[in-house]
Amino acid sequence: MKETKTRGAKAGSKLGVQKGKNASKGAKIKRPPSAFFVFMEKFRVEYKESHPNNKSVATVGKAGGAKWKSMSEQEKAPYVEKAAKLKSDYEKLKAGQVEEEDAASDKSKSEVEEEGDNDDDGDD
DNA sequence: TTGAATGAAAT
DNA sequence: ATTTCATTCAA
Repeated sequence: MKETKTRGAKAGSKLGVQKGKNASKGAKIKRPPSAFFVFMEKFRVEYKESHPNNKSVATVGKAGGAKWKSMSEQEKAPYVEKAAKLKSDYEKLKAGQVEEEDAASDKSKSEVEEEGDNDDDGDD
């Protein structure tokens, strides 16, 4: 079952790209990037240089994924190692990220966790 | 199954 | 201004 698509519903991302309300925290805790992402960071730049005409993430995403599979473990090794370190670091950061008090904004309403396979979210 | 980076294009 | 497009991997 490949849920790689992740797009049966709006599940892909909640997309919170507006603004960080609290600048103080700044560094919010994110999931550790996988080896693929570590590799991709470099790949994206290289790809852009090789293909300045290309446009979006989808293209380099595919190209990156294709290349990733093309790489041998030894080639992936440094990325995997880096990912492992990032993961380790993440756990450390996460340990300090325990405080999550809504200082200013209080979400009084408890968000009901809509989960899983609802193709259609009736949020109305 | 979600979310992580990404950045232009589409809505 | 928000969502989409796609990739893989870890939680």
